[in-house]
Amino acid sequence: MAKVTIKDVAREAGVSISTVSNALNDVDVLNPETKSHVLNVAKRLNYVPNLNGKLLKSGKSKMLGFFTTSVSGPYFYTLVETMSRECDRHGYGLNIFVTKDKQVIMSNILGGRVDGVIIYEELGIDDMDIALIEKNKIKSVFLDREIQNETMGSIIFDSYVDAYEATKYLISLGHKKIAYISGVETMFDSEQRKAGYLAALHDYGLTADEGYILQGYFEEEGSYNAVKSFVNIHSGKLPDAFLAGNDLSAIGAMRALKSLGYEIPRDVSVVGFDDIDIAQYFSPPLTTVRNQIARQGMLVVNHLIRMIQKKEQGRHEKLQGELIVRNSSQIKMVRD
Amino acid sequence: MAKVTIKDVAREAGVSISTVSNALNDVDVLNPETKSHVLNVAKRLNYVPNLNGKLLKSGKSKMLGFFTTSVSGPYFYTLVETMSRECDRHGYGLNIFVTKDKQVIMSNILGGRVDGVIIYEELGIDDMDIALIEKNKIKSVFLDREIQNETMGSIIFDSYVDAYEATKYLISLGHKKIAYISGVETMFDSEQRKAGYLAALHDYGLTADEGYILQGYFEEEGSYNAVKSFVNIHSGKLPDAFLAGNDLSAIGAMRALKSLGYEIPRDVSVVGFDDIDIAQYFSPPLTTVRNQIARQGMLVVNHLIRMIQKKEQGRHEKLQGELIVRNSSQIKMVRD
DNA sequence: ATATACTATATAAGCGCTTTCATTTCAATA
DNA sequence: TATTGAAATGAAAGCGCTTATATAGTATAT
Repeated sequence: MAKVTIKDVAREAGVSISTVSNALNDVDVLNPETKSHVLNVAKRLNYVPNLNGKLLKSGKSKMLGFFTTSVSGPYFYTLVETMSRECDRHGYGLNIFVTKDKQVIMSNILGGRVDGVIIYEELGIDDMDIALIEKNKIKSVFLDREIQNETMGSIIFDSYVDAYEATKYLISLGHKKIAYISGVETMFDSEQRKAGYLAALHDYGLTADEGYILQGYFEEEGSYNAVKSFVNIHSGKLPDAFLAGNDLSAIGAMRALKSLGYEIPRDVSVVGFDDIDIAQYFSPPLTTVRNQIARQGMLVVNHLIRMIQKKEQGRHEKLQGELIVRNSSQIKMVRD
Repeated sequence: MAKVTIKDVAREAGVSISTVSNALNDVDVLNPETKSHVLNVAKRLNYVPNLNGKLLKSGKSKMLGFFTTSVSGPYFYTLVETMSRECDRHGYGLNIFVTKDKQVIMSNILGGRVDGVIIYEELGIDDMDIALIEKNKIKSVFLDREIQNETMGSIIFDSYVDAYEATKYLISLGHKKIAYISGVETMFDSEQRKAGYLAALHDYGLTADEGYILQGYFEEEGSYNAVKSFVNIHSGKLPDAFLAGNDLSAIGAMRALKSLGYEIPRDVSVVGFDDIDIAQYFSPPLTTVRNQIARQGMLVVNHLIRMIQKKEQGRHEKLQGELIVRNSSQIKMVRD
């Protein structure tokens, strides 16, 4: 049995294809009887419209595209869940494209398969691509960079301020020697957090020591190794606190410290970023900065849909994080 | 500036649109000079083919669709990563549709937007839908159910055997009273694991006690509560071991046990399923069954692409898990 | 010189759908 | 009775592309 098209339905129902189309799309010009008859026939034949034909003509897919190189990591959990729920709520579908192939990305963004695009792409998409997206009038919102552009939007985290606040918190506990465990330099968030950390140190009159910035690659293992070798190099002399660029790093750091016989937070405070699931169940439960991921997901979809439907222009929002104080940090103990 | 189409390129290059099409699609009939000239013009105009037009005509999208209600949870990490890498390798794109809306799902499966579909859908898609997918000759592979059907494939985990083996392992350590922490009854894996657990008990002459099956909802918190109230009901009398339906449950169980003052594995063994990231870093590191998720992702894509390209028929594969023995389980201590 | 076979390119049909506009029907009004 | 207009439906164009077929131009064989 071949695929049933609108023609088949028309023939079977004894009407023209435009009547079928009108019936299916709820265009209110038909005799109610005709309409329900057509709908019955369509159902009986198990007719499902071909989306390509539909889209080619109408240009409206009721689909949002999310372009990303990965959906791994705790961040995407919440983000994708919220976005898809929010899409559902507005009668849109969410279409995720996971690839690093810029060809594929651009061809799907510009190829007219979706009504609007959400882009999370640390690498790859450059200014020329962005110009091209803009020129094609594709509605778009970015999740990982600020766009200085009226036709596109961005909803990002204020990692700089968050790190500033977290550092300030550690300082307020009396810590003076604070180390930062960073990711790689191409990571926007890692760099923003480092900058915020440095700014806070500076503002509160503490000296920033280059040697206190460790390279943990935002991974458990990487951070574990970094901390171990740090302690080694400094012959056992610990900083007062570690500010880890993300929770995985914090967890790796704590594992290293525990394995070296230190107790947290008695001997050293540790603060992470992200508040991943496991953070609260860890021992000790981790003090960390929680991003408003769900809010980001909600906002990005709402914003994009408004841009599509109401021709609203691109807005740029920065979401503040919230410091969740648990047991991996405490007031500096004065030892004698 | 309006969207540039194949016509614009043709006009600008002074050739017909079929020549443009042939140049772009690398059809080897053109004079190399003509071809490169056309390609240059296309590039200069920033031409990107409209995928709907292309697809409508050709019927080939070089895209695979993955339909799921969620991408949350550690399982999807690996699965999606592997699938997308594997797609890339074969020149296909991966298109994830996250929704619970059956209308959306079916219309995208049957609407001709993708060349083949991968379906993970615990609920929603019923036998009628499956029949419809089959009738439309859509190539499909299922990840969460067995299909008894030659035109469709399935790559699933052998949860039954895995649980059987894990239970056998616990029995071999001398444990006799073994509790199972289950998810809800609609979860295929949870039920399969329960069945395997019960079968092993039976085969080794142990009695299965209805009261030893706890309801943890496959979540940390749920399992924590279930274990707490279990211990409460049994007035402190612990089983020899807990077999948790997944790692989150195992972690919740361990938290409950620790909070009640028990030590693991001295007082009770705990075994989980899935080997999530954190399992190895937990304290104590968790004994668990590792599924071949990456292998599943690889197989499903390869299989689907072979079905599409080589008209291969649907295969049905069951993937065996691997028991990873860590420190949350040990030989039964005989107390006096 | 004519027929034949290639080679390179253009023409045109049509994929499945929406949508504009024309047509038909029929009741209401002048 | 003729005119008008509203309501319901159909005809047809065309979205952007691929592809089968036609055509023209050139080289080779007879």
